[in-house]
Amino acid sequence: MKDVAERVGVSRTTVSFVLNNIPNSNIPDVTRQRIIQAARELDYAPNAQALNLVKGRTMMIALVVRKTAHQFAADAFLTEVMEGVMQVIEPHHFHLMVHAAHANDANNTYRELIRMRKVDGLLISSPLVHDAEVRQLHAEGTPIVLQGAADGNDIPNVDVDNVQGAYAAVQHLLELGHRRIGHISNAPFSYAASHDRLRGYQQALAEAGIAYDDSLVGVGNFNDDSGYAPMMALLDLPARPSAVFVGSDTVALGVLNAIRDRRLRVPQDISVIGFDDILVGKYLEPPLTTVHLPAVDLGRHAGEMILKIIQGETLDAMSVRLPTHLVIRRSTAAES
Amino acid sequence: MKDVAERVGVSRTTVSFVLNNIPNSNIPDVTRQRIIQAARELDYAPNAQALNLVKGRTMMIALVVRKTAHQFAADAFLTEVMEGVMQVIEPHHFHLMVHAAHANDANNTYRELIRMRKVDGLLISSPLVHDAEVRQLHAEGTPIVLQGAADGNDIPNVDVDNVQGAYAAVQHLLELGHRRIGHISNAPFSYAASHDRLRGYQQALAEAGIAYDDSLVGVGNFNDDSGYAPMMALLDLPARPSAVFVGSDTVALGVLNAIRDRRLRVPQDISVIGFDDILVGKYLEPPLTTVHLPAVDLGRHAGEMILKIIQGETLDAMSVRLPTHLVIRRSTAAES
DNA sequence: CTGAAAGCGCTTACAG
DNA sequence: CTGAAAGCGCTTACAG
Repeated sequence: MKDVAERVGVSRTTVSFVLNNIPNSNIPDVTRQRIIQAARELDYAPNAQALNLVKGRTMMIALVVRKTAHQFAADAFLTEVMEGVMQVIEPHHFHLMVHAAHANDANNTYRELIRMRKVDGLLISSPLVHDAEVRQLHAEGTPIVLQGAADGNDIPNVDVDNVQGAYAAVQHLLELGHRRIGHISNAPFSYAASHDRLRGYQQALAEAGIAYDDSLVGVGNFNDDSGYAPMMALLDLPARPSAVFVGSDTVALGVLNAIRDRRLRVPQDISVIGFDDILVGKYLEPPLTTVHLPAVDLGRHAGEMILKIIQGETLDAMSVRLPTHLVIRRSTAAES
Repeated sequence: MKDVAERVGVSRTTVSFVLNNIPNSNIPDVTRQRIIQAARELDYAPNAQALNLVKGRTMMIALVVRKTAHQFAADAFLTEVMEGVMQVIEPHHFHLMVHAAHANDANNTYRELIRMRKVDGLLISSPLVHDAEVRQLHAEGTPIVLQGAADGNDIPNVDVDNVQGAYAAVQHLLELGHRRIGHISNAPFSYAASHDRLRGYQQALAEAGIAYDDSLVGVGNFNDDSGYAPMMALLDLPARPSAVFVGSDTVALGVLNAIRDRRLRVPQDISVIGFDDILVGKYLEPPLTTVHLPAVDLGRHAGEMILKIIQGETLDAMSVRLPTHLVIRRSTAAES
């Protein structure tokens, strides 16, 4: 910038004014043109770090993913969420940082991101139901949006309507005549999504007048293998369920394996419905019935919200719930 | 920092010295302790933007992904690569920015990242075989590592050994007795990986004394649907192949669909081998034989290389090729 | 219309 | 042993 000022023979102030198009700066068109010309010739680009320092912002938003390395790598939707976030923030000249804060992260590495002013805001993926650290950060005024709901709605959050999605899944099973319906969660119930999907399951059963039975519920843990053991447990029950609602398609993979290993057929012997609608669901045999999760939209909404918060605008709603819809394929059938 | 200096009654210089543990600064332990104490009490954290400005670096590395939004979202390995990169850069206090530079991106948005000093280096994913822009950036001294090889090895790059992987896949088919072997690429041949996998295919055929036949080769385009049409074309041939090597498991999904729609059986009527070893491969029916791609390792190596380049160290090798290995499942069988 | 000056929050020779 | 001062590359009142 000093270079272009010298080249044109004006002060850096003037250069700053024309390059930033400051209104009311009353710079004659000739000077203006000469400056623009010189900037082009010198291939001038403003130094973002200097700008950030003076403006007191970073133009960065962190997507913090609270999972173990393995879970992180296996997350089929992360790229979709990222894509959605980028679609909305990049036009506003914000960039996306990805940060893996592993669940047992005692050092609160994402708090450092804020303290050291490396980012302007936090998008937190898959928060636990109760998360003191996040709550604290929010109380301190940190721009935060939760992707995946926490309990309570005092922190801005966006998620699919997990209760409703699970409800619809179980409803589908009920309509097919199933009465004995198992559930295997996508993750421990300390995770908000798992918690809510369980509630949807319970709600549908309750409305159908079916008593909730603890022994019909198993706990998955994000990855494909984690569905195997809990499904085996269900199959070992004296009266095994005729259908099972699995809280994640990925976990359903292990569930299907367990069923196959027991030489049972889907859907003839047991109906299976998943959640998420991963890409390959339709290529499974049989193609998996599931609940579609609009991941790109989730990212887009989260991006819009964090942008508003950072820019000091007020949010239309603290809590955004995106609709899911049932994708009926061939892993579910009428109870026989 | 000013606050802690005032609180202790020393200059900011002194504070800076002790907080940064500058050697030979000869600060008495008492002062040192008082400063550390004050910093803790005031919850002091250095402002990264100011640091960056004075140090002339950003502590950010961009992963630029050159794909369309849809391809980006469907990339099963991106999270694994990211995980690997983060594993190695975060201990060095670098962070990962993700940037989607869509293939038709005329504005060279990733060049801006460097010009404006938003990042210290670029990790470029899936580069085209010839990429003038990347070449230019490298010539200008920008730290760059290609993940997915470009032609020539003058730009640091890390990739799996695509030629070897494809060769092994086709070799497997040849050993099963197949002579008429088709190939459907993972992407247009302007992409380095596709180009190399084609070469491995050709090489294996050549060594087996089988003439290369253009009509047996189709072009995929990253996503699952893209395998369908080219496979249909192969099946419509007067003499259809008895086996097909597909350059990507995701593309193989469409290929399998085409085969199913023609009422042919895998592997009895036609053997299929993929590439990548996506999570769900083993859950397909039949489980997909494929070539395993060590994605986390890829990210780890790329991270190590870019770190060295940024820190001015010399690279052990300009070009790193990670081994793949065959994962034999049940989609391939002896030619009948 | 345009520039000198202060300031953003740090580091780092240099001087004492 | 410690501090005053310059500097990183910008912006922005303020003065003329």
